[in-house]
Amino acid sequence: MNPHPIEDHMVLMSQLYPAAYSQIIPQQEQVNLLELNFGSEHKLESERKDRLASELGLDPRQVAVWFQNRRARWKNKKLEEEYSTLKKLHDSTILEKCRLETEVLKLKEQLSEAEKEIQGLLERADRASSSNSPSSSQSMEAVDPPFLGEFGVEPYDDHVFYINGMDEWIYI
DNA sequence: CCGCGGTGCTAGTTACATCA
DNA sequence: ATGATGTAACTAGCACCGCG
Repeated sequence: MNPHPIEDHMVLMSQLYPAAYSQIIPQQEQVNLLELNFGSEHKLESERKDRLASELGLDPRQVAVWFQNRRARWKNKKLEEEYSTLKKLHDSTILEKCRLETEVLKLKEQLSEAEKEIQGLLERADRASSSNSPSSSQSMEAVDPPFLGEFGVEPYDDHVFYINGMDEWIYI
C-alpha cells in the first residue's frame, strides 16, 4: 500500500477535476484539520464525516478510516500511559514492602533481645527470692518492683510485663 | 414481533514507505 | 540489506436502528 494515499488521491482528483482542484490543500493542513476535529470529538457522525470530506476534498470513506485508525492510536497511547502509571505505583509498593520487611526483622531482633533480658531478670528475681525467703512457695511479691523498672521493664502483675519503647505486652 | 439491510464500531491484519 | 516503526486501508464480527 501507498503510505500517502491522501496525497495520491488528491493528485488523482486534481487530474480528473482540475478546476475543482486548482488549489490543492497541503497534506499537513488536511492532517491538522482532521486532528482538530478528532480533538473535539473522537466519534464521527455521518454528517460531520461528509462535511469534513468535502472540506478536505477526500472520500468520506477515507475520513472514516482515518478516524478509526486515529482512535486505535489514541487508545494504544492511553494504554501505554496507564501501564506506565501502574508500573510506577507497583515499583514504589515493592520498595515499601522491602522497607517494611526489613523493619519487621529489626523489630523481631529487638523483641528477642528483650525476651532474653526478661528471662535473665526473672532468673535473678527467682534467685533473690529463694535466698531471701526459705519458703519457695513465695511469689513475686518478694521482688522489689523498681528493680525491674530500671531496665525499662515494668511489672503489670505477676507474669505480665510492659516493655518501654516497644509498645508491647509480654506474657510469661 | 421479526427479519433484513444499512451503518458504524472495534480488533486484528496487510501492504508499503521510511528510517536508523 | 534489514528489521523496526508508522500509517492507510481492509476484513470479520458485532451492535444498533429504521423499515416493511
